[in-house]
Amino acid sequence: MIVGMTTGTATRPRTPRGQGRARLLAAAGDLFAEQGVSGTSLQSIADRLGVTKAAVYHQFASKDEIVIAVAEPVIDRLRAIADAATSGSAEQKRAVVVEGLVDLALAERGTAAILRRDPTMAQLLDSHAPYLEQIARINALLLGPNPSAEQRIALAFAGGGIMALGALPGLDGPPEDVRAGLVAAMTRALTIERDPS
Amino acid sequence: MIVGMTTGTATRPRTPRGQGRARLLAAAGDLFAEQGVSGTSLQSIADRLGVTKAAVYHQFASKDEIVIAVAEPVIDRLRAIADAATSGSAEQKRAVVVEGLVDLALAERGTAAILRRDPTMAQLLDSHAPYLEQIARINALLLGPNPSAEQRIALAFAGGGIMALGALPGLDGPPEDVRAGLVAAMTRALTIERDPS
DNA sequence: GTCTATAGGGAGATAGAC
DNA sequence: GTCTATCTCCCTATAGAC
Repeated sequence: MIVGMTTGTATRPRTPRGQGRARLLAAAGDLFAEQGVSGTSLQSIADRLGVTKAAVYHQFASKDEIVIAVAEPVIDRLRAIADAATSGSAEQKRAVVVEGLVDLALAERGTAAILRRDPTMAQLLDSHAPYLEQIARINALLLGPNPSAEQRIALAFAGGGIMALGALPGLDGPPEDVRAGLVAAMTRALTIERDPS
Repeated sequence: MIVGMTTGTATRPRTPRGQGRARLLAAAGDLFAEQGVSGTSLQSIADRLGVTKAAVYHQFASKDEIVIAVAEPVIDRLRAIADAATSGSAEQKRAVVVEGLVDLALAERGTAAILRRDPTMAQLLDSHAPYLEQIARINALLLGPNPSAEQRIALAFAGGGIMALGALPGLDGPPEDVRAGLVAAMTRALTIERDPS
């Protein structure tokens, strides 16, 4: 789909196989999660990799570029989640999305949480169309057709909760149980019972 | 290059009884919420107040002191919430806490969210006994006696959700409806139905 | 209480050698 | 791809005048 290797690579500052790039992004993501984006200097990223700042600037033109690149895999997963919810009833689609978001939050706890928690990241993503697009798709799937105000409020609550899994108590135990518990909690939060009138 | 209005009006004539301090903390809290703690310089706080950095240092010895001072009113409210849940059944206590947290999140949306979202703030509070104490009380009240693993997981989800109310859709509308919707959503998330065996 | 001035260091970013 | 060296700017914090 999105491959740009057809043209010549004479002076392109990209790592062949992109291994140095991946290593850098992993280190940056960890540091962003620990100290926030603003609290993380390029020097500290370079230190963790055992190189100098100039080596970092060889792969990324600016700090903002690193921040966006860290967010990209998460955005890709959001897109995959929305893509997976194409068939079935509104309830079935919602179940697929809820499970996908829980898996995402658990797989990249820390890194995934940055997207919603970090102010710098949030400001950058606010003008990053690919992110906004996937969030809109996810929200639409979770809300279903003709959402009520109450449903929108429940979404605001649940959307924050799933990504804010930090150093909170109770996330130990068998991964399957944790996953099932989170899916159940988020589903409950989003499920508004009809008033039997 | 000093830029600004030197009109010398009566807008800020004198500061009786720590009013300057309160003004400073309000400005700092707003900026922390917008840009994060690390992303906010003492210069920008001073700019918003129309004074110089030195004037800020006259009231607080360090930036960390400001950060803690911004958190203190929120910690006080957490303490008040726990204090208010002293009588009644476990369910009644939990209802009081849920409503208190929703009111807190709505009253200081932005500022209250910093406590859970900002990495710098989190690191400072991690060794701030008063904060840890109130969080422990709140968690105990929400979990009730003999909490199951499932309940702990639901708490991790709900605790993050209530404080992470950011620029999400659906938080417009009558304040009473928003409050009721959030209370209902958080209560649902925390309510695990007994297995009818 | 507020100011000017400055110390001392770290930030992001660039140039050019190897 | 990585380095050394350097630029410029901003940061926290302090000293001392008014």
